[in-house]
Amino acid sequence: MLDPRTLAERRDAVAESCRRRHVRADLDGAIAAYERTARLRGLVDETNRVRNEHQKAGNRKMDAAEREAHVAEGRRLKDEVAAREAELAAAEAALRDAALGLPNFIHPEVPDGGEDDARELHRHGEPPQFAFPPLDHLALGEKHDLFDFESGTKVAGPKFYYLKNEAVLLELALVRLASDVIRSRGFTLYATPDVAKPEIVAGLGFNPRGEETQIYSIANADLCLVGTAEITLGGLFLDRVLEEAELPLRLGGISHCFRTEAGSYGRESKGLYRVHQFTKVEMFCVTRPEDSDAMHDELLAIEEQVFQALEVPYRVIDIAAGDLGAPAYRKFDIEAWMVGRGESGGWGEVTSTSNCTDYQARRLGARFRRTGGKKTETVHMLNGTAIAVSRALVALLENHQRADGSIAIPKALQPYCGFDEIRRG
RNA sequence: GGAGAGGUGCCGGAGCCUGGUUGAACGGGCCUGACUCGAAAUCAGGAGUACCCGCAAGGGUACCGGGGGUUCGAAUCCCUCCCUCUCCGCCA
Repeated sequence: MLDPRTLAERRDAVAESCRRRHVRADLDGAIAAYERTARLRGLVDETNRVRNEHQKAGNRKMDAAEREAHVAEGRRLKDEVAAREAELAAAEAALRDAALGLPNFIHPEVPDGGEDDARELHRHGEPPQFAFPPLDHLALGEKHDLFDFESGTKVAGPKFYYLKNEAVLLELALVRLASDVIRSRGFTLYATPDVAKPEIVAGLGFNPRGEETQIYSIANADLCLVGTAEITLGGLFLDRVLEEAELPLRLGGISHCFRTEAGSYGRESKGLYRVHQFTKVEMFCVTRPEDSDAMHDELLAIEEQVFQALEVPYRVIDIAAGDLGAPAYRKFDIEAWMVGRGESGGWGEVTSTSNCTDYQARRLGARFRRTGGKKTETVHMLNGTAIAVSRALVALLENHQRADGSIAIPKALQPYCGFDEIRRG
């Protein structure tokens, strides 16, 4: 959520953000709603002041007639306050709705356009040249008995799966590798709940309900399955005031991630690439406003470090304005080479890191106080993928397959999984 | 799941029976000043959060787990929800 108080003075920037994101929002309605709430707030305060004075005056002996008049006036003031408060509550609700419709600002370097207009920042490694027809991860998985999609569908439904054999150990190894990398970078590790209350989910800018929601709700409890540990890590800061000296905070969260993938049918969705559940190690950072851009670079560098350790070729892209989620000020994705994508291989998203500036933090009430200062300021929040197991697995298997059908395990991963190749028979 | 006890400011802890001058005693911690070469101890002050008005000084409003009710007036009375603790049962 943007700061409603500064909407009017930053009107142009907000309008620009809406235009570039192709978001239709009633900006002037939001500005008007803010002015209306501010006015009504003053009115309620003033009415309360009068009422309080009247109440204080009632604390003394009075004769019957005087008491009766006093009580009558007290009732009248009470009704007046109630009426104005109701008006204020309605105005505040309208303001909240209007404000929630407004997306975050956009970093000046974010490219224009939509999904296909991301700017490629750089590449690492080259797509492998196979001297044999390479298999996609589904075929490799079948060959080596690594997945069971059929049973996943039977037991839990489509887009659920079982990992088997080496794939299970690879999941554990990937989680462990990523955990070690971020721990060495100063992150505090958390294993978080896999569920969260709807208001927390919403506070992070995810829509917990409705047709388009990516979020599963639990039928007999007021809870959602988390789509990412960003939700549970961010929830840690609900209504918190941090000290400047504590910042920046670097948290790493291991969780399962659940996504309905509503509306994604027909998209590239073979095998493990787009599934309803996967395991992820997520990075989450809280910074002073002036530090968030640098932290964003740091998160990207860590993501690259992980994929370099996995010896997977990748490229880094700067997501275009029209493809940015509402909370994101800027977003970098790493896309790894995947031979199974398209006709002859293609880039597939494996990590994503966003600088959400104060957009999530304001809604959560996450603030900090400068050393020696008195006022609180809203912190900045960022998130990034240390490892998303399902997609990393796709990239890993497809890039490291060998002519004899076996799959090599990159050196950095071997100590974690305990084998240096996958080979059957 | 059963029984009981609680949720008050940075912390501890009064107040609730007997509603008003209690934004909240008292103690600890914290900050400022005095004393000191410094420190400790002592003494004197000051510190909540949010929003609104104001250049500022300052002023106003709300908040004693959340929501609702009674009352001219609620931290105090009533209802409801949530949470914590202790004991019992159950279980990985």
